[in-house]
Amino acid sequence: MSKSQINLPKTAFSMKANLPTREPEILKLWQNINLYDELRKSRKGEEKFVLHDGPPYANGNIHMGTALNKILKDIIVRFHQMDGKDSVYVPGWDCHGLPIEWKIEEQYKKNKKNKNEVPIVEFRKECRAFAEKWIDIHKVQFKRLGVVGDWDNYYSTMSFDAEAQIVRELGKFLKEGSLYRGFKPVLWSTVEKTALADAEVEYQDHRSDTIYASFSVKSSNIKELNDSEIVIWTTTPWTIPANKALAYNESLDYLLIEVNDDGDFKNKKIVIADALIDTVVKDAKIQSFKKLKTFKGKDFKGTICNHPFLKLGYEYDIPMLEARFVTTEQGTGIVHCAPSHGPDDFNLCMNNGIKAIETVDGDGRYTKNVALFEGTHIFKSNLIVIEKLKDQKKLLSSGELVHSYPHSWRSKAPLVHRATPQWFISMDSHKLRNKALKAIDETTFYPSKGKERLKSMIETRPDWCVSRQRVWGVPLPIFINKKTGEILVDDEVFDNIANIYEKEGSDCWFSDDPQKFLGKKYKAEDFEKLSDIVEVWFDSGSTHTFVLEKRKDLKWPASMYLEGSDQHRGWFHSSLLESCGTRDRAPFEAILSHGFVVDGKGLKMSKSLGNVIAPEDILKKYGADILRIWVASSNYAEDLRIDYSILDQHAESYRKIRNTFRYLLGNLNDNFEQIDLEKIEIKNLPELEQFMLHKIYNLNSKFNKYFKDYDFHNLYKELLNFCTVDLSAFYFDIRKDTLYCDPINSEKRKSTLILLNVILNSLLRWFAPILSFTTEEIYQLISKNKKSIHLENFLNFPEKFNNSKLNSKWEQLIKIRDICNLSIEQKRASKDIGSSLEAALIVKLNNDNQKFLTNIDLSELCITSSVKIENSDTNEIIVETMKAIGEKCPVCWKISSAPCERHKF
RNA sequence: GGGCCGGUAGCUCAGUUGGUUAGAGCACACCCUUGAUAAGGGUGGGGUCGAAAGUUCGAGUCUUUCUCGGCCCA
Repeated sequence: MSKSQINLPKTAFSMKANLPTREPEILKLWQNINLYDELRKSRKGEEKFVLHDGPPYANGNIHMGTALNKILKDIIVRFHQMDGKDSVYVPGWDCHGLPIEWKIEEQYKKNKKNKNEVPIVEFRKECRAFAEKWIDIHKVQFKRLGVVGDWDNYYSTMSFDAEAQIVRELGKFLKEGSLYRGFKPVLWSTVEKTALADAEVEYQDHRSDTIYASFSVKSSNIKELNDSEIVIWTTTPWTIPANKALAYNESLDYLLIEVNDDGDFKNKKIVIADALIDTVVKDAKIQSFKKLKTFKGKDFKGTICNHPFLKLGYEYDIPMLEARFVTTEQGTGIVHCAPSHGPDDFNLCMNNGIKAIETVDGDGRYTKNVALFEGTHIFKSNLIVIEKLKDQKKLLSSGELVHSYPHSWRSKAPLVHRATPQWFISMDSHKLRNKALKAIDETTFYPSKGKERLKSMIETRPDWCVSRQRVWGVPLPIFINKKTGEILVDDEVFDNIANIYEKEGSDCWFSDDPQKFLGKKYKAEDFEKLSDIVEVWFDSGSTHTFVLEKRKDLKWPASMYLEGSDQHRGWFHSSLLESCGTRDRAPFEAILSHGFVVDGKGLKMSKSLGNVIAPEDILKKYGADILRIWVASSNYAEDLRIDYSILDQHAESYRKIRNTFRYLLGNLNDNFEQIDLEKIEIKNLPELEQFMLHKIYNLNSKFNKYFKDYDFHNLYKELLNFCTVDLSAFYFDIRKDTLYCDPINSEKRKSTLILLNVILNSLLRWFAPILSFTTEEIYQLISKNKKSIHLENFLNFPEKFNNSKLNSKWEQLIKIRDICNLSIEQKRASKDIGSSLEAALIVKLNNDNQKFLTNIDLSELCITSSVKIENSDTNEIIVETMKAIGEKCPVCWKISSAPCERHKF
């Protein structure tokens, strides 16, 4: 009988979420209502927010890092959309490059097919098909995470218009003159006459000739060094003719010694690192020597040497340069540098203005650039070099060494580093570096430390090498005049090539008559057509040109680029350079970078550690909304930890949130009413409701502040705390009595319902960008005609909700409530009472504290049957809990000696 | 090996310009409730702030070294 008198909650919203099966249904709904198109329509003409998607590589299943990245992007895109902007997201893919070539070659190997017998165009078609396959797979996986975007009109770096635009962009650098031909060492096989990628190299033992050779000091700030010899050690004597510099480490100690032994070095002074003196003395069989001086590496600064072949015509300065790669593991602590024959050497020399030149041709023979050795094969040169060093009295000692050395995995032939013609974009010839640094200053970074990271990279990076000797990519659109050796720079030709690519793609570069690209103005026989391709970072660095600029629904520059922190050297970097080189500013207004996904202990995920979690596993076990909570609640400025115990905890929080919604829906009986916030007559509401409106106002202010800073983990924490602390443990608990036991038409109950509607509406929108599935599930339940929660805006809360005076009063009341709870708990522990309704409180307050109780029913706040206020002299609040005496009302369960006022029979 | 970033309760995070016994939510323990019920309420126990040294009247907060971890480079 009593049950029929009370209004118990009733809702179709189940306590159990069952996200893994429910979410795909919501995805179908979004598809059916064309959510993406609706989103665009709903914000037509509004300010745009464009988060430009950094294209993932179209290869292999997504991992946690990709999932994190896409979810974070989606959360931000949705936030801006609900903030009233036209927040457009166009996903894209990076498609060219070695890893895909690699996969296709692997397939060839399985099928015993020889890559060299397959026409390039055929091979490229297979690469294209491979990338297309993975784009399709990725699309399904990304959508499942809840990511909303223009999936039907995605962009890719291999689309014809992209390939065409990449040519146009390169044309700009060529025309400007900042794209130049230089030489750079790559691993080269003189047998196959080709460059090899790192992955094509295997390391095997190899017997090398070793030498200790000496360079006489020409001038130095250390006066004792004049007329002394700097000793180096190398396993490639044939690179001595290509030597351009010596490298030392500024933090090492060096030693000047005088050799007393008979021979070429008798009474000569030589320099060696202190730590290596014993090995050198042993290797060179030095019997007797004298230590003259010890000094720090940094003192070498400014020292210039002569080439050991000075007298044979090698009349140029050999500067000594500071380099960290110099160690005391082997050798002498001073390293000889041939920029054409080693990456370290190349970079060091490049940074010091010494460019690599072509010293060795494709067959392995010295070019005309190397005096005395032109035409000699490098593998036959060691002995000649050793002989000449000996003649010049510059050979301290020679020997042999068996060590691990790179070999071609096909021919098994030993490889060499050989400077090959490459194409570079100069960092400084047209002030690209300065432009980029200025652009960084004009960019907002989240977190701010990203700015310094990118800046220091740009400050020190060498020229950008944009050519690759591969086939799966955009061909470098370069013709070289056979007679003059000049690069053909003509807009008409670039445009012609671009227009051809736009129609048929870039495959034709490799198959069609070169005349097709040159047009009528030039004769094909006068030109050499390059067969290099553009490195893929230039591809992705150009996405802003063929996506942001080309599409009418987007804008240039992008509002934001958002990627993992490794992209400071990747996409952020290449996009910045490409854009500054062609458009004098960054293609983004802001950069948000996030850390890496690591396991629960902070270790990186790896197969060998067995700590890898795949997004798929999480979706199956928890659902996307839990994963989205994990993203929102983690601090992306650092690395993000994840394991099943962490996910379990977030799943618990999710339940709390879900039950908060369930309470709201239940007490509203799923009859949501949209309340006009401006029209709420605040003064007619009970104080508790006024206080809750203030809380909502306050929370919204924090929400906006955190959103502005993209500080989602604090934002989520505020929302969660509101659900647990302010709603579940406070407001909901107190108002159960009113909702269940007051008459339907009572003013107090109606006021409560107003609040429930407002809270439901607010929470739904606040949570929508994060819990995009669950909020949609609720929205579908309560809004009969409208399409999707994601088409709504955040609410504006009227200033009149803000009431700090009321807030301070209620903070005091909550303090009194806490003290009451402590007192009740004592009686509960002593088994005198159970439920708080079995308690009758006596609260002793002085006059000041009693003022807080004006218009307040403390028994309602404390959920007790009664509260008796007594006067006290002290500021201390004293609460005594008595067992309530009398009859328990069968309806509201309050105990009193008099019949229940509200529920008389 | 180098550069950069980071290490606050079991977990996710707060800790303003160095200043009283270091906070929140979750988890955990105990109790209550059985009209949010595979829910809800109350109370409580957990950190000396990665380690050490230093500066200071005083350091989680500044300096140095070490250690562990991550990213990039070699």
